[in-house]
Amino acid sequence: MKTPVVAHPPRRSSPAAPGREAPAVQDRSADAYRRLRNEIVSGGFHPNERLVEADLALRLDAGRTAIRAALVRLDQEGLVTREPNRGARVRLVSDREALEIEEVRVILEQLIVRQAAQRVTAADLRDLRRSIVRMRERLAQDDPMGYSGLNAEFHQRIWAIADHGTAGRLLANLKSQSIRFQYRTILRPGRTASSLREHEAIVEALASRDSDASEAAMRKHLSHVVETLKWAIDAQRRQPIWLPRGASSIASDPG
Amino acid sequence: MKTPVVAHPPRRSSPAAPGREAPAVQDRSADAYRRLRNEIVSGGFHPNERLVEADLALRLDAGRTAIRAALVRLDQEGLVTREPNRGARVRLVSDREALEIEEVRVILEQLIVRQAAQRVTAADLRDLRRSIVRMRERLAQDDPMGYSGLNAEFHQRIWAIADHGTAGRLLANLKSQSIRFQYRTILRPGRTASSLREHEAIVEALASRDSDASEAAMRKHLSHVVETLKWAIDAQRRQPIWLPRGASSIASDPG
DNA sequence: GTTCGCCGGATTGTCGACAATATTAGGCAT
DNA sequence: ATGCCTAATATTGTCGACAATCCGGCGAAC
Repeated sequence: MKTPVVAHPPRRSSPAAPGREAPAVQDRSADAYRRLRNEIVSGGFHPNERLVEADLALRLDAGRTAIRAALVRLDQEGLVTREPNRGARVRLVSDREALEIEEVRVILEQLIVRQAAQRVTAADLRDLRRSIVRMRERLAQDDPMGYSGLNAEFHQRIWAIADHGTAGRLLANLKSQSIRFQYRTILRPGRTASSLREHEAIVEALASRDSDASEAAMRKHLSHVVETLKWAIDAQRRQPIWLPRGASSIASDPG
Repeated sequence: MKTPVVAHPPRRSSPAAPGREAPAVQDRSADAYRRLRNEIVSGGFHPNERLVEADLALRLDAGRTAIRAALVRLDQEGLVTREPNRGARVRLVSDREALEIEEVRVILEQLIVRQAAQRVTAADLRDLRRSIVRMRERLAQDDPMGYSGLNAEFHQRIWAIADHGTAGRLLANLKSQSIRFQYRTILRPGRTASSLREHEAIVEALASRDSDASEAAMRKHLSHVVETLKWAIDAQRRQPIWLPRGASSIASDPG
């Protein structure tokens, strides 16, 4: 125990080999976390379903210790709730909360797109336009699910351009919490087509490197998203629908 | 093991006794978390200091298990970083990150004050004005530290009025991450006086229940806060306050 | 003198067992 | 049948021990 009183400087900045990413030979804990998280956000559990540690350990082929750590993380992340001595369940986000989350998302995306407008490169624009093309294909094939996935990717691309770590982290987190609502919003007739047009407008605004215009385009887009969310909540109040287990993984990376 | 396939409804809504809050006879884990968190945000550790589990267990009189859980939580919360097999250290937020955090805080506070303007009650306004009075006292006594505490309380009061759980949680989290920078900003000469005037403007805008005016007042206030933060960062770059040795490697933004 | 490999101490990661607590089931009186 | 008390079970919380890994020093080879 010779812990120095002064602060340690960071030991090594990067592990040399540029090709490898994360070998992680012994990291059952992080792995269990990733897989459990994925199962939750992709709808592998019912809302409010109990998460028994022993069961999960069996199901994910991990020790109870790893599961426990994963649950703690997911709790802090807002994906599950843990009551002392009573275990964990997947957190059910209420309608009101979903709207709150979307409100926050709106302003964060505005902040981000504004910053992206000042940093966007020609290569970035090329990628964005490619995304648009692929979305147009999905629209033509009448594949709203596929479109939804590309939509998430589109927004994430903008986060990457903005390079705003803090806002990006928060957005990814919020998104995963409210992902359950996303399935319903894409069912609105005609929504996909107008969404595509709005995305195009965002790209054009970014191309002009005009922060104000970009923010305006994003705001317009997201105001429609909020509207659609309200519609979806209302529709589901009238006629609840249940989603199949293990729907396609639109999972966003925890970052 | 007869786990039902359908989702469980929440078992009990409230535990009857309205007077009690959280007895928690057996919750060493949460307790360790609270205390460790407190020590970190109140500056009980140096930035980037190593957090050895065994030491903390001794220091906080808790088992290593509890410490471990607490570290996982604090990691997810952004207060410590944990590298596999290399332990945890208190996270050092870079200058750039501090500005990012403040950017996000600005827009979240705007969202919140806007909502607060629509919900504020007469009692709330009375409380806010009391806060102002106390702040004025501190200013008169030339007690910037005490003022800073009241300042935090003032903003939290507004969060409570807005009753926006999501935004409030995020703000609390961000605040704790950047708390280390706060004590430098209050050192700027004359800042306290103008801060007080800006707070008064916010209260008056809230009193008129005008969302736009409230947001504008808040924006004006926070723009000055950002400006002060930039000044503080710059000042500390010219003349570092603590940082005993090897400071240059830690002080600059690693990425 | 430098680089490499190996060893020993320090620290983290994981497992199994057990204690603490909650939840269910059963019995019994009403 | 209903409600209450107690036993049995299910599940979580904690501890201790051990394996895995990292860190630093030391000596040999070049």
